[in-house]
Amino acid sequence: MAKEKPDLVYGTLDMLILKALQHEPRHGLAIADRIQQISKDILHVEQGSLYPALYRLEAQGWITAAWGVSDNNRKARYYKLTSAGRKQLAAEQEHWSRITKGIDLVLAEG
Amino acid sequence: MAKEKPDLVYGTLDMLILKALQHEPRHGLAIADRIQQISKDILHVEQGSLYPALYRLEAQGWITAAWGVSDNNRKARYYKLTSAGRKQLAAEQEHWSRITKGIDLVLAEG
DNA sequence: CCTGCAAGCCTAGACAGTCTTGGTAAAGGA
DNA sequence: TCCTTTACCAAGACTGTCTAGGCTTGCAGG
Repeated sequence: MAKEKPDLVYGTLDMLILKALQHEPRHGLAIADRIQQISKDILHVEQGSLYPALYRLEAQGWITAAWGVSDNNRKARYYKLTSAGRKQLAAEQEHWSRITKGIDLVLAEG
Repeated sequence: MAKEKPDLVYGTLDMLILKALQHEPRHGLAIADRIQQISKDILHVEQGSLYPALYRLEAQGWITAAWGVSDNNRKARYYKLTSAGRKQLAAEQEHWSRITKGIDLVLAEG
């Protein structure tokens, strides 16, 4: 389980969270779990990164939060994508694909 | 020329610089210019990011520096990749492709 | 010759996002 | 009753980028 490098690319967490909420509302830890699972354990979201990100997104109006009860019968805060959040997600994906294209050009060495 | 988002992905600059030095030594501004050109103007490296990054890389032993004279007949500091730098570049590319694979998995939404 | 501009290097401080480390509360099983 | 797990939360350190400045020097224009 050696980890020499970060589990995340700085600046992508917001996008990943929005994406994880695309189909259905989830609570905090479930979002982190989902990102980890879908990425086949490549990505890992620390709680200390997760919650600040959620507040950020909520403050921007991209997600809304409501208390509910988790599958394990614990109280949990469920986050839901707003329509502004969907727009934001689209914009971030666009930006991501643009920048990675630039990086790949350099790495392919023209 | 609207720029709402960063010109760089946080944490990739070191890799890009190493890559730009892969074939031949270059001086600072030439490195930034090359990254910008090869990426077709998608990426842009600010000087305030560039020089700190160069010192970092030099301190790690991944590049070495020597004063020389540029094409424009100005004194300039030429940076050269060391063999440790080549290893580092390979490692960073490996890490980059791994993480982007993870992100792409999430974005493709499994 | 003098002036101005561009090339090239450099630094300090602000800032943003992540990570580390700590904590709380409550459900459920032993 | 106690322990573990789930779930949320906060403070501070840290790292890397950006903003905004500044310095020197070669060369072109007048």
